[in-house]
Amino acid sequence: MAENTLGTDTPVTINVPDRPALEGLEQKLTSRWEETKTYAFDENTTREQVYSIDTPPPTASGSLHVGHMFSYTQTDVIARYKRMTGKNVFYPLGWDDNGLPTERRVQNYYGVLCDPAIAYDPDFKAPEKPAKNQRDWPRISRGNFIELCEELATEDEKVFEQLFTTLGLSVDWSRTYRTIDAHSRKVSQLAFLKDLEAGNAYMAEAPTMWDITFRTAVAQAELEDKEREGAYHRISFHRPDGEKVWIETTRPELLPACVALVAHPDDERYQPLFGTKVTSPLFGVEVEVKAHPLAQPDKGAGIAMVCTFGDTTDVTWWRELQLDTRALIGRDGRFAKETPEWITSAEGRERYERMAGATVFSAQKAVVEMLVETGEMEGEPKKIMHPVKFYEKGDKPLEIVASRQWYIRNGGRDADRREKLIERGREMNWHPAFMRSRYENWVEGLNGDWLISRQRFFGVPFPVWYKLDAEGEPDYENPILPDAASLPIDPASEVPAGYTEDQRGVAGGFIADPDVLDTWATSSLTPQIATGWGVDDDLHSKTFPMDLRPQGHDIIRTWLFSTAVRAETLAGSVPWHNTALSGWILDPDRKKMSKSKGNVVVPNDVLDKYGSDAVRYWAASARLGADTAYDEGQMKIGRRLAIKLLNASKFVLNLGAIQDSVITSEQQAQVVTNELDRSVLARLATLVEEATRAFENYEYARALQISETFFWSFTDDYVELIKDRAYGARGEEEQASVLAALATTLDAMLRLFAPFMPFATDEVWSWWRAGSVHRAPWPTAEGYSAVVNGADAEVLPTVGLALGGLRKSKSEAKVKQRTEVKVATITADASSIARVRAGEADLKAAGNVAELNLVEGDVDELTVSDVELVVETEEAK
RNA sequence: GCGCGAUUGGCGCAGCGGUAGCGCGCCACCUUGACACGGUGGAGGUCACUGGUUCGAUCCCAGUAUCGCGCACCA
Repeated sequence: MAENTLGTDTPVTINVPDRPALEGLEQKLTSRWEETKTYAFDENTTREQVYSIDTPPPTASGSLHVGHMFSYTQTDVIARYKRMTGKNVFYPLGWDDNGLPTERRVQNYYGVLCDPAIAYDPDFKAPEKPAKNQRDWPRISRGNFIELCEELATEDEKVFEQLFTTLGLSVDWSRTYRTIDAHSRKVSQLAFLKDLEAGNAYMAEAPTMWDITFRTAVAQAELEDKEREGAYHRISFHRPDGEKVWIETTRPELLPACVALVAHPDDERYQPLFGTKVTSPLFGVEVEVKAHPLAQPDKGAGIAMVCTFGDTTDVTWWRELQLDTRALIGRDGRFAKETPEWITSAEGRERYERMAGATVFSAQKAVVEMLVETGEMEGEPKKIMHPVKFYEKGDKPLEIVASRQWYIRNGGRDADRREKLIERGREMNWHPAFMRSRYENWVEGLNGDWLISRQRFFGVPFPVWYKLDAEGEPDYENPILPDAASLPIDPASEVPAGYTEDQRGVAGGFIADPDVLDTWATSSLTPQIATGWGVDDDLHSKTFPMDLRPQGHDIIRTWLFSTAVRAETLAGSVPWHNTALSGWILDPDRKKMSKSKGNVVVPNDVLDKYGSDAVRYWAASARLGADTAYDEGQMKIGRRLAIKLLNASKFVLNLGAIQDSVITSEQQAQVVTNELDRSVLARLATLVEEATRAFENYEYARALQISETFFWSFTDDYVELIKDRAYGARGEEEQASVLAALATTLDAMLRLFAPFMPFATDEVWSWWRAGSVHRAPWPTAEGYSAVVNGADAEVLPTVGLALGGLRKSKSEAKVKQRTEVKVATITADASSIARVRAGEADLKAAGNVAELNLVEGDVDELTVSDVELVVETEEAK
């Protein structure tokens, strides 16, 4: 197209308010956008036209945070840009209401407990008020619990949606999902069944990281190290000849669970012992001394006690050395009540009874007391600080418990898949690029497959039953699976084909898998959920793999990685082509802002105070991946810019700068003849080119910054220079030239700023254009090619420099800027003088200069000198 | 231990081989007919440090320091 990128709308009635203001724009425009479906996705489309966004589903039960405004705005800016470049933007939003936070919130809000064993009650009504005592809370079925969750989430979501629309997110609100709704459950279960069928999901009995508070297994990605005080206890094992073997341990309570001692194969101190047996202190259990390269000679005594299971290294040794299993800590975090059969001596059994049923803490106390009694511990325990593994939401150290769990192959035990996933990571464009190394670090450090089963009640249940044999034992090898068409199902209340409800739990009958899928196992499917995988093949094929995944860098190892895993197993592709990592909001002390620190700012207050465009300006000023201090100062600047945009637009439009928006660059070239005017358009063309390039690289902050810089020079210099001419002081042709340049520039500025400040720009747009700026095309440099051809972009800044010199003289003389200059001299090199000459008439008008001497000289800088001011004296007045 | 990022005027940040930029704050001035929710001008930095490459380094390379983050280890 040879047009000037001004869109295809004919001018509408000019209607510029006398006193434009930001106040009220949010409400006015959001309802207009909703009425006209400005941001609706058009299903009648091709894949090439679509730009699809895998928006992070916020935890609806969580609190609103300025961080939400920050990262969601950054995505929205990109979405708006893409829409203006002609993309059919697929921009849905989900709500994450699947998982522990929602479970706890629903429990406490209604005063109910979920019990999957209970049948669904269609007449259930939640208690009006939660009973005071948790023991009195009614137990309800999973189905009823999910309904309550949806009910409550609906309320929570309204608050979020209100915030997000006020903020101006151009989300297609007709396309929302919840991670616990029937559609998401269906996709989640279907994906699980597909993964199971393809061998990507499997069940295994294995040592598992276990949170004793939540009574559930947790995955590697949910672990967090915390520094905790511990103590080395120096304890002696006994050789057959009576010699002592000293070991050091931080967990003496695990002595009865000891299965071996391990030292490094090259450690000469212990080489003679390898293969021999020693007996444990207190309990007199025989264990073998083994060699393994993971044992560190310089750590502790150089020889370690292996227990089932004290830490992950124990698990490695246990597996690789094929040691016995003598697990004692149960799912409640207590030692087994029964004295284990491997402790045979009467003394040993007696001693175990002193710790049977005890918590880890009490058991340790008991063991230490006994060791002191028997003299098998040397000296006092040596206190140390050491990292201990915690569930990220838990406050007690994790234990390792053997249990039957579901896993998904994620490369943790499979080098080929690991390689494949790293390769997929390299197929994605990371913004910023360096974030990819975090992904690779994580993938390379995986130490096992992804544990997806959770021993919770609320969540997406595994769509699996097991046959019970004649003894009532479940057959885990041959699970009964539902038909895909029946999904979603709840196996706890639904019956597999060919069975009846009265066979549940009965020998020869069946049982349901009791577990639910980890919340990440569903969240990892947001691209599939959002694009209608398995439900709407047409939509899916036009939107997947998605174009963009925005998210925080703190959940690369969880959300980003798990999504990559599922796309690989289910589609054999990347889930998206671009991933944009937002930074964190830091408080002014440069700590991550969080609720617990009590430094949280309420988003709605901020929006009220500064306006949405201003808040967006703050968010969009930060690059992707950059942690950013919460700074209301930046919002003030954004507000100032938005107001300036309104006022400058009002001025330009009131001058009559309102050319037809379908005028071509060629036609414009006929009109815009003044060199200063051509100069500003030449600069505009460069700006458009650079801003577009920045956006294409996801550097929206740069696009904003250069647009802003241009805009201020436009208002401060150009607009000031041309006022006289624009009023017609130098004839119609000169006036026509400047008015066309003004209209063109204003039109472009509105488009350039539209992604950042959707309210102010669309408001101005409505004063003189039809439709919404958000559906107007993004400007292109080609749109200005003819009018800019041969123009000298340096005229404006050079004349601006001269104007600055005149202003400085007046400022230093402490007189009004309007003060008349009788005469002034401008000295500069030949080309600069030529440029000043091109704008001389405007310069004289703007500086109120009667006579200007332009002097060519061999100088580096343009200078303004010999300024003679006409100073009004009191008498003259 | 491995890896990533940051270090630029009081503060917040750009920039990136060719004589240091922006905004806030500060100082002085100006109610000029788009805007006082404004305008004009000004002061303020040996670009963390040490080497190297180069005609030339804030920018490239190597190393050091400090801060932040990720991963791993964790007897």
